[in-house]
Amino acid sequence: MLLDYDEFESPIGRVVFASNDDGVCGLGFEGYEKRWGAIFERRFGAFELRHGSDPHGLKSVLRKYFGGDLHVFDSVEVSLGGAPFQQRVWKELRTIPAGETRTYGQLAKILGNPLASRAVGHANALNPVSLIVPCHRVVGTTSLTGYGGGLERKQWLLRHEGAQLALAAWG
Amino acid sequence: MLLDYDEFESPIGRVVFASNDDGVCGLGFEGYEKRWGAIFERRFGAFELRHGSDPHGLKSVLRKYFGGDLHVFDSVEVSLGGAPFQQRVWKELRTIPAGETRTYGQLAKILGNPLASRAVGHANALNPVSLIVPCHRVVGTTSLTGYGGGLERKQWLLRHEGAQLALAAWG
DNA sequence: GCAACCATGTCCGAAAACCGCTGGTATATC
DNA sequence: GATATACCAGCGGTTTTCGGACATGGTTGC
Repeated sequence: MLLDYDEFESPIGRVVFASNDDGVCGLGFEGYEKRWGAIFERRFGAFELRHGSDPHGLKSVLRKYFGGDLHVFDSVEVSLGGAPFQQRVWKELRTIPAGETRTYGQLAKILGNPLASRAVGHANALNPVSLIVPCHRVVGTTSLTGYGGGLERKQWLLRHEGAQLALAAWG
Repeated sequence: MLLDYDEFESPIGRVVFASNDDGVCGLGFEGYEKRWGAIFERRFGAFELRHGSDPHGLKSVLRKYFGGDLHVFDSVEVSLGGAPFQQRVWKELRTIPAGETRTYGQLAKILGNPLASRAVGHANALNPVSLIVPCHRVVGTTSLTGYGGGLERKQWLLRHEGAQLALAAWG
C-alpha cells in the first residue's frame, strides 16, 4: 500500500498527514508518525510512504483552518478503517460543529449505550485522523481529560474554535 | 563394533562422546550414555566402548568451543547413520551458522515439505551427535520447545553463540 | 502393512487486560 | 454543614494473550 505523505507547520507545531486513494488516512501532530507503524500495519499489512506530495491539497486546507476558517474540514474525504464501533464513534465526531463540545458520556448515549463512555474514550484515542475527525471536541464532564497531541493543543484548538467551557475544564 | 569413548567437563556439565573410524558417532551431556544402548545397538548390532582414548582429539575441540571459538566444529568428521530423511535434516543442521537459529517449520520448508515440521522435530530429537550437529539452533516459532540435554542448556548454548531471540522465547 | 509416537504450526474461541469515563462515597478543608 | 478533592468500582469495545483441538509427515515397533 502506497501512501502520500506531507507536513504542515501550524501555530502549535508541525502537522503530519498521509492519504490513500480514498481519502486522508492519517493525521496528527509531530511525533504522531511513530504511531503510524502500528496503525497502518494492522490496517494495510505492508505500507510505504511517498513524501512531499501534498495529498488532497491538504496543506491549503490546514492553512485555512488555522487562519480561522473553521468549517473547511467538512468536505475533506477521510479513509479511517477501524472496528465497527470505532467507525460509528468517528462518524459521530464529525457531526459536532466547531465551537461546540460533547462529553464522552453524551456520545455514548447517542450511540445507544449510555454506559459505553469509556469505550468511546478508547475509540477516541485511536482516531487516526485528528482535526478533520475532531476528537478534540470531546471532553470529560469535569475536565478536558486527554488528547493524543497533548492537552495544551486540545485547549488551544477549543479556544481557537470559540468553544465555551466550564471554568473547571480550563485547568 | 569397537568405539572410542571419552568425556569432557564443560561449564554446563560433563560431555560424553564416542567415535568410530569414520568420525564422531555419539555426543551428549551426562546421562546421554544411557541412550547409546538403543542407538548403537540398532545401528551397529553389537558394540563395545574403549574408554579414555580422546578420539579425534575432541577434548581440545570442545575446550575451544566453550572458550568462545564457535566455528571449531565445522571441520569435525561425523558418522551419523540414520534414516534418509534424518540424514537430510542433520546435514541441513550443520549449515546453520553459530549465532543464528531456524524454526522447525523453516527447516521443513527448506527440505521440500512445509508441513513436515513435526517430522523435523522428531528427527532432531534423534540426533546422535549434539553440539557438532547443532540441533540446539532449531527453535519453535513461539518458544524454545525442547532439547535432549534440557532447555536450560539449549538456552545457555544459544546465548553463548550470541543468538538473537525474541523475548518470548527466553522464558 | 499399520498404528502409535512426537523437540510443530495453525486456527479459533474464551478470558483478561487495557483505557482520553462516570458516578458515588469518604476524607479534607473552610 | 457546605464545598472540594481523592479514591474506588463498574462500565463496554477492542486488542492481546493463552490454551485446547486438530492436521501434519517420517520413523519406529509390532
